[in-house]
Amino acid sequence: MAARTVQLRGAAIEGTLTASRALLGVIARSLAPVMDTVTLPQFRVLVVLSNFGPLRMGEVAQRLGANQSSFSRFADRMVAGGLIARSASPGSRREVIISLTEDGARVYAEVTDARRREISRVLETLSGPDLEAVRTGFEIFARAAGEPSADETLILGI
Amino acid sequence: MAARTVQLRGAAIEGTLTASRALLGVIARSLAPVMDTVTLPQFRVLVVLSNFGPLRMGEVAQRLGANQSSFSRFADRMVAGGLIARSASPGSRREVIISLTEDGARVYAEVTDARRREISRVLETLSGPDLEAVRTGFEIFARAAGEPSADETLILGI
DNA sequence: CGCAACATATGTACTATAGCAAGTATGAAT
DNA sequence: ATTCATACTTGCTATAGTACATATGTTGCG
Repeated sequence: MAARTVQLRGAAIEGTLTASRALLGVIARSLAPVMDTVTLPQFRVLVVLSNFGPLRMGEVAQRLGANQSSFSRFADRMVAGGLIARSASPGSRREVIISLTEDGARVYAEVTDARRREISRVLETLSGPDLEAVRTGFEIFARAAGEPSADETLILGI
Repeated sequence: MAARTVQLRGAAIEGTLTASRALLGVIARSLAPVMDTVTLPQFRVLVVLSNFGPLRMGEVAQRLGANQSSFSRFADRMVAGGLIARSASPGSRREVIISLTEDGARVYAEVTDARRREISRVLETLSGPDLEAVRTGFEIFARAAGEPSADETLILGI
């Protein structure tokens, strides 16, 4: 490999690390306001239900890597908090479906909206060419990195 | 503002959101292996001590936004886990300094190294011009976003 | 010295998370 | 129909995190 490319790669890695810190700041700021309403593990459930729609208890437990019995009581708390609702499954009477309540959906939306707003606020300061550079760079990186699996992002609860 | 710039901004926001998800995947993957050794709150302490060096108990408690008395027992657990060590302050006998043990430093390094490796692995797949585009875009974004405050990134424990 | 301010630790208590074992109700299979 | 598997809940237990009030030791100051 050419020496120039190696150098470039080093600079790109450092730049990516710096940007990753900046993006973490964005994510953290968007998450902070709801952290007194939900815990991070609870937010994970909101993420799952937002992405996949209503699911069986066991299904969610599995996605979170949690014990079913643990999750049952975990769900109790979220139901008590008004974030999710249990309902009977139309298919089988032994299945219990959980879904977001309006409040739960609102909490999730609050975070994603805040994230979009935060990013927008940052990009607002940029000129046209800089904007274009950011868009291009991020798109290339995202394509190369690929979408993280649901399991992966859930590690952090986001 | 020109219509073209508005459009550009929208595309840049979406690109940034996608990249932020990709980066979250990177971060989550790098964090996962140590999550059976330390909890996320405990990892926050490792981050603080790595960034600032040995600190007084109260200093760390404050940075984490924790009650001093809570933090005392929290520290007990981390000492028991061999991640940090208490030591007498040279300046004052009522102060207690905590610092990373070798194990604690290793856990932190494991995560940051993994992060660097992950990013490097992604960038490896890119051609010279793409690399350059990524570096430029990320640098511009990072400069515009600014370094997140320590408090902010600690929300997520990172 | 004596007392206030400070730094940390302890007593106590509560919530969240989490797992194992056992129980209950339902569905499926022979 | 009886038996086995599935889906969920509950009893019990343990640990982590957190806070408030209080105790202990230390420092600085009048």
